[in-house]
Amino acid sequence: MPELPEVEMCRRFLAQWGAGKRIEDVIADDDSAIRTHLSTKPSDAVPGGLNKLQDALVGQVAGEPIRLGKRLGWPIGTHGLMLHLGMTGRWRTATQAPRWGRLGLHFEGGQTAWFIDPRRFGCVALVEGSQMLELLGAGLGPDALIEPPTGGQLAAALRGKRALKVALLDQRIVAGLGNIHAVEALWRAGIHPAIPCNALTAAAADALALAIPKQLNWALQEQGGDEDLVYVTDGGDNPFAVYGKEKEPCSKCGTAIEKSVMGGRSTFWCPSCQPIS
DNA sequence: ACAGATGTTGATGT
DNA sequence: TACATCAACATCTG
Repeated sequence: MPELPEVEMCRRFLAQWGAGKRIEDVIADDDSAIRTHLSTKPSDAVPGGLNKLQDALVGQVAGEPIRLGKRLGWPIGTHGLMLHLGMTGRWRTATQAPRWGRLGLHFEGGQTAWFIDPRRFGCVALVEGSQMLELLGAGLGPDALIEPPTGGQLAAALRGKRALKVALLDQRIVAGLGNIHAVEALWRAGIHPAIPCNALTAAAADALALAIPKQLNWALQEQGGDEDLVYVTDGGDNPFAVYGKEKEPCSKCGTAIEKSVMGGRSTFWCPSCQPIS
């Protein structure tokens, strides 16, 4: 379920469960989640990946995981374990292998952290520790929370005439935004999602630069240290301003929220708060 | 029952 | 260049 806030929460949990602890066992029924690099493709699975992971990690002490955008890198001994949650991935502790548990890291003291990923879009990849940071950042723009770009930097990166909202999903521009928070940040900034990047004014770029970390910090607070993630689907409660609110009144002005598909993803906006020009 | 949509992201094709 | 589409997969909703 991850955009940046969920990945950051995941990082904190992994640190809590594993940092400073020795790995006693690595468990997987099916090691197809273990890939040569962070890749959504099952064909990038490492042959005999489980054995390689065991050889590299068992007996080693885990460090503090690092997050860049939606990626995590976990230094363990002389290695690094890179993690991506894909679309439905999460990490939880469990004593037994949970349903869709793809990989378990058993730490000294009895705790096992499990990578649970029903749709298998997520993965892990073992790399040399000395290479981990570089690989983690490869192809990513500045992290939306760690080094939030200024309006000027955003405007410089947002070239061409593609729709602004589509560009915000491009991790090379800014790393960490996904569909929901891109849509919500645009609402906060009062900018229509469909405007071409090159139509973004300096003032709007400044507003967007402020709205992005504001949105992500809000989401992080909503997660509130609980393991449960804030999302629309279960329970029926929708904590967002426009996402999933087609035809509902805007919380600021009461105008009906509109929806269309942009870049293949559902996009929502308030036509009054987010005028096209 | 079935079609369509769901938090990601890369590879293709027009 | 920039688009849409598909491909990985499991589940839920209308």
